[in-house]
Amino acid sequence: MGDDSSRSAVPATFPRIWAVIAAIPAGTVLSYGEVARRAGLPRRARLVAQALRAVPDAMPLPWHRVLRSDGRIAFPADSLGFREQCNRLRSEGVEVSATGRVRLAAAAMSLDELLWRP
DNA sequence: TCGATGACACATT
DNA sequence: AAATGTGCCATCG
Repeated sequence: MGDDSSRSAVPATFPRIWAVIAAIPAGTVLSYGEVARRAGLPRRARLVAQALRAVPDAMPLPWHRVLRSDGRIAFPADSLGFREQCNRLRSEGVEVSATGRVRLAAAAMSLDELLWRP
């Protein structure tokens, strides 16, 4: 019956990936690999990338908190997406180098600071 | 079915 | 820090 599998064609893994990304606290960042791992999809970082491309515009997702494993923004430095991600991260207090590099440890630490003090 | 592609990861150099 | 090569996996023509 209602076989809509030929119409929407949204992989079952996407919603899980989106949920993980939505759960990333402001001011912190995660790598594609980490997101995949937390979504129960180890070694599928590239699938995370595809899931991000497929995010409906109506869905507000903190996509800017997802970086490469080396702490770099995945977009080319001259692209619009790069600048947008840069701005969003800095708005949350994350330090981003001119080349788009972020210290993952430092970003994770910013949350610790909040919890560290009483 | 096969080959090319991609908002990646990892090891080496 | 940056460049290169290899591995992975779903999607597409």
